[in-house]
Amino acid sequence: MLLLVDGSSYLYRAFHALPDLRNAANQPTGAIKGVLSMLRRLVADYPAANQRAVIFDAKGKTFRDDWYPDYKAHRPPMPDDLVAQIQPLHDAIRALGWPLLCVEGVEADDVIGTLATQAAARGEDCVISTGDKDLAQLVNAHVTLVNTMNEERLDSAGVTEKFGVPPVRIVDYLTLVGDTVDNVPGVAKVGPKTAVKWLAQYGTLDNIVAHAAEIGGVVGENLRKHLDFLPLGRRLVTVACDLDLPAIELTPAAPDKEKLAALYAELDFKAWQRELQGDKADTPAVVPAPTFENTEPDRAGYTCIISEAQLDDWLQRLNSATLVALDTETTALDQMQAQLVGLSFCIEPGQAAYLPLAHNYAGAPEQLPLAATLEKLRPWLESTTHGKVGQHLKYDRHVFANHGIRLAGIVDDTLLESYVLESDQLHELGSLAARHCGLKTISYDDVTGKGVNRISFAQVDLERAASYAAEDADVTLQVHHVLAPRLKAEARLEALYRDIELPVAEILFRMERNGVLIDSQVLAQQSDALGRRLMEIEATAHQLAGQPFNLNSPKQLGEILFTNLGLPVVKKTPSGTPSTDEEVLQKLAEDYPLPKCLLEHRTLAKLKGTYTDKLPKMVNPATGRVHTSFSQAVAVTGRLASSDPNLQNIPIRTVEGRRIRAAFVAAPGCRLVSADYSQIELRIMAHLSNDAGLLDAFARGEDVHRATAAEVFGITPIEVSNEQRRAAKAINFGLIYGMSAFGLAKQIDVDRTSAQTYMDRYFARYPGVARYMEETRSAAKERGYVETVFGRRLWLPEIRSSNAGRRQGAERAAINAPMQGTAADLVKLAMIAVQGWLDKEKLQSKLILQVHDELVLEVPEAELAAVKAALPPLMAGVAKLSVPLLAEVGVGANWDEAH
DNA sequence: TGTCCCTGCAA
DNA sequence: TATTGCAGGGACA
Repeated sequence: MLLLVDGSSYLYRAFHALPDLRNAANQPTGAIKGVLSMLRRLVADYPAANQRAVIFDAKGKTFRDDWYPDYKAHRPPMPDDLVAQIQPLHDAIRALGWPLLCVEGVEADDVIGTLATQAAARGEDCVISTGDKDLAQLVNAHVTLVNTMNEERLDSAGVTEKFGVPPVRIVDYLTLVGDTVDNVPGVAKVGPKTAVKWLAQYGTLDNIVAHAAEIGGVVGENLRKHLDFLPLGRRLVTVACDLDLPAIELTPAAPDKEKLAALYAELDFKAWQRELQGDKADTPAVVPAPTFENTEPDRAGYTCIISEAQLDDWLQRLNSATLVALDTETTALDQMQAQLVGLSFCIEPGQAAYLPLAHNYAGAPEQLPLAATLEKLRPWLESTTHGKVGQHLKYDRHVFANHGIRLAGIVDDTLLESYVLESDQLHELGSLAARHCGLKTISYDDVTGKGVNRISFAQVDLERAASYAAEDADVTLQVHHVLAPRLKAEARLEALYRDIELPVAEILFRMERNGVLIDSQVLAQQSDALGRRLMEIEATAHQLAGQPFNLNSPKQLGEILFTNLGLPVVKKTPSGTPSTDEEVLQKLAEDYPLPKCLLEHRTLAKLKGTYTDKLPKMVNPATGRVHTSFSQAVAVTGRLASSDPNLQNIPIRTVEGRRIRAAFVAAPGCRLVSADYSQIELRIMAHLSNDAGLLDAFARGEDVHRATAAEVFGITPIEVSNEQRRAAKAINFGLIYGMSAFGLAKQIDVDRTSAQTYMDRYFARYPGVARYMEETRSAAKERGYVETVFGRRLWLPEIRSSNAGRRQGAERAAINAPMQGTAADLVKLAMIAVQGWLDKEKLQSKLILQVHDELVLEVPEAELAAVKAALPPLMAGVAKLSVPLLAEVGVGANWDEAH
């Protein structure tokens, strides 16, 4: 098989389509890289091509210039940056072993035409790789075209489909339409449509000419005016297939590795250099830290899939690939509403495709049909054996689920890889690409705009969308190739990632999908009642203030309280304005009536605005339930976060608040079951510190706050008063947060000396805890990070800060993170254990919420007893610490009752 | 309209 | 001068 490459057409296209890459000497290299990438791609795609050549236009005039002085007259001179790339490109192509042809006096097209015709005459197949549509005239049973830029392949049928006329009529077609690039005029006002119509009606150009007199309208007139030029036009657009070429060696030679190495070094093509040296191209160095500005990815290998043939081709690639990077483009950010606009895939770095399915702007090119194409892809998408990697695939799972597809075979997720490796960094794909691959990517905002001007992805121009989307898949794979080896080198992090985070991601997807039922009517009634009460309070407050003002405005409120009424300023906000927060109002309420009013208003306004008004609006109309979104890579400690809406901060501490919690109800025939770990962070502190007293308290199953109070106040547990227990509880919690005596004093409202005394006594009674705190601080300083029982790591870049405030902040985080983080690990393990059990037992019960130390399930009555009995041992059994874990379970018709 | 500030809900 | 989060309303550019 003969493979002919139209080097000139690709050189131009690569020059204009690719970013302005430069080597260290600031010489342009983008077009070189583009053409070489394409040649590499072709070699891989056509292993059967035992003969091949790259053909370039030679310098100087050709026979067409003699025929027609205006030929290519309007073409601007070749840019200097392009000229500079020609010689090195030729050198590199030859070094790669490709035969390279430049024949003077003719064009590359003519050489290609002649070689293809000769091959066909020998009965040999020939593939012509070009970005130029003119060569469609060469296609026949033996000759096909491929456009490596967009992966389009054209045989005879393909040409007919694309142009509306078969290959043998392409010359006639081009003669009628003309070629503006080469400055060959066609018939005025005749474009593709008219040309195809005429050729369909009259068969050939000659026959059109014969019937020119009978064609009406302006175009008929134009045709008759143009009759004299047509023969010349035809000669100009006809590719010469009968050149008398000298004997040409078309068999590729072995690459000249020394020469290539020198060229790649000169051109700064680092990946190919490494490849030459025997490094595997797909396993980049562990730390590729970019030493200079990030560059754009090489987009020469990106394809836009718009034909069945391309789809089939890519489907075949997907099916034979071991790991494919997958990404979706959608209509919406809301994962439950989002509809597919397109898919992108990447099979190896640089080789990516975008499959547009629903771009619907005016004039959008025809795309493959969404439903049928998804059906075609379904087996691959739902296959567990075809591995996929993606960035935040939980979202894509939702998108596919919205179309009835169960995405499966998820083996890696770059978001989670990054999160496990360095939770304190940004994990958004653009940041990962820059940080780990030195790549500068197109941002979503650049493509769709932002704010009010944001357009739907379905409105994005296909070409732009393809660049963006293919790049996302490409970059995802490249980031994965950097992060995966880094994880692999850290066994504990790898285990955390594979055995905890990846399984949890799937469970979270299912929980989000399940959603939670709320009683909107009950909430509406509460909103009404709250609204009325707020009006009353507002009236009273205005009366007390002597004037109307906005109770929700800290600024106006400050004015009233501190300027008009002259109340004392208790504390200031970080920006220096007098604070009006709860603590301040509480204090002022001791002496003045207005602050009390404000406190009640604040509480009720918060409940109304954030919960009773808002939650009913969040009900998904399709499911009738509220579907939160759990973020798995936000909290630096390993905790989850919930948003849209946040269901991890539903009130519980006040009676009014609990009414809101009571509006979270079970579906008919079900009950809500809540299971939470008892004192989990304190138990972890006992485990980590190995403090004998604390371990003992938990081993005996004592009330740990009471036990602490007894120790601190030097009394027996029975003698502990409520007040003393409350103080001890504050100490216990404060320690988990790295609190100081100052903070404790404020918290339990004693003077600082007393607070210090309590803390001293605490550490005297629990010396293991004191030792642990100090060890944690110094280890953090030493290593720059702290870790959980399961090895989850939190980096603390500010632990050595010269700024005392920042440094102490990092120290507190260092104290807290192992406890909060280990708790997060345990609850994740519990989720995996519980969901695994539900699946194994084939139960209908569903996990619906996770609130840090609590799991909430919706359980059919019939399964109630089994679930209630199973949860505590499942949760307690996820790990063996030096203290027992205890999980408690509650059941109710609503979340409040279940507690 | 976007962003910051202050405030407050949860574990 | 107690950790981790999300989110509302106001103020302002």
